[in-house]
Amino acid sequence: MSLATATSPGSGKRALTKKANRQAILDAASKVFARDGYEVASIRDIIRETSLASGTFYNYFKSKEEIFETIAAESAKRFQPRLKIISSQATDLASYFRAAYAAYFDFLVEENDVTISNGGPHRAMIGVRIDTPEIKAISDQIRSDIENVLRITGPKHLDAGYLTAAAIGIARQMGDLMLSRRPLEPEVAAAFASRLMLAGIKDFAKHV
Amino acid sequence: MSLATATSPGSGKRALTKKANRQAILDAASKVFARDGYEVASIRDIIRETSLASGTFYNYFKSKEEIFETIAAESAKRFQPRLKIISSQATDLASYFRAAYAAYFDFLVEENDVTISNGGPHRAMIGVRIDTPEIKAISDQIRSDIENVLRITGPKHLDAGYLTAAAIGIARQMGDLMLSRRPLEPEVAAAFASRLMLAGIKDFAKHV
DNA sequence: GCAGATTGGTGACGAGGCGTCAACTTTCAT
DNA sequence: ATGAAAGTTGACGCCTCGTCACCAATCTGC
Repeated sequence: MSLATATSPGSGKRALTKKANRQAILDAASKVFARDGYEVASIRDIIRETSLASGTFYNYFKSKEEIFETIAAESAKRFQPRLKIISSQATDLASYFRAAYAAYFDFLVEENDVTISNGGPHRAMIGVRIDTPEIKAISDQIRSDIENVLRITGPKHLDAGYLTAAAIGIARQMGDLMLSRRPLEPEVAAAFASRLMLAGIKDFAKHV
Repeated sequence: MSLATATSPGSGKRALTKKANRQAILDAASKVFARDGYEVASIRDIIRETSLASGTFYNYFKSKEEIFETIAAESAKRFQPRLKIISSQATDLASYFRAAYAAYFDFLVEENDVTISNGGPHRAMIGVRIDTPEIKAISDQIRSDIENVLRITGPKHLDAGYLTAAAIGIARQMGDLMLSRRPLEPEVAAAFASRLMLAGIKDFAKHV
């Protein structure tokens, strides 16, 4: 072939197994994290679930932390488009919060067994809190959504940072609780959370 | 001495060094956790900061997790009495939430450098979330406070579990944000958080 | 105060994880 | 077909883990 070969980066056998190996490691990691918990799991545990050698892990990920973040980031990436749609369709605060919370709690239920469910048999007490770029991006988008929608509907001098923090804090903590209850009722949680936020914002609108 | 010796459990030299050793290990752990972050810190790192041998650690704590929880529990124990006072003095929701949030955010500011500030030089991305008995106790007390005060002032069929989760979620997330801002303004955050919660509850009171 | 009992500190040990790297195998390009 | 490049392998040295036999300091009863 002449220069600028037609082969896209992924057609050759080389690139193919590379992709497969990476995915195998990611799958193994998800499995092990879910089974043993993040704390307990070791890189060796992960690589043992594949047919690869220990050294190979380090060709793809720097550390246990990095592979965890990658998994979290991919999860966040799956959520982001839903939020985008909601933010583009929402016209006012009420519709935005209602839809966003519903989307998030539904997402939690969906990913519940796939995502890291802390506390397998070894039930680590110390949980995980991630701050990947993607999760930051989601947080940022929510803030910008809130700012945008406040600019139109809401009161002027409302601290969007705190409001975003509150919205996310509610989502996190209520999400945990929602998942621990049977039956799973993401809609109920979403109704509760959005109502709480909306009432608060309306109140802020009233007197400065 | 006759039976039932007058020596309280702490007078003898034996018990004295025991107490000192335990405290030395706790102090070293606080220091190392703050310096290196919980993830990176090892039991050896901790014990190396004392004049004790590695085996001695295990006479006092089972694991890194346990000593961390002990530290967290002691911190929670320092907070609990403040909350108790607030809950005994508060007559309605407004005064309770306002005071409770203020107490919590003040507490955060106070303990900020003492408590584990995640992310030293090695800035671990994965944070810590603790569930010691004491922290559970605080959470439970808040729930019971909310239930009590709802029984008097608030709407009947409001989900106290979700409301507590929301209150705590707001406190956690806003607390992080508050600490990252300069100047530190715990009162501003407390005003914001309590107003948000109160408005929400009032709204729930209106229509079922 | 002495002797025996007890408590608790010590540090070496085996097991196992960590990240690295030289040797090797497989694919790619010509 | 052949040399270059990429990627895999597993053994290696270092480290931490939790344990345990040993020992020294303290306590107890006389």
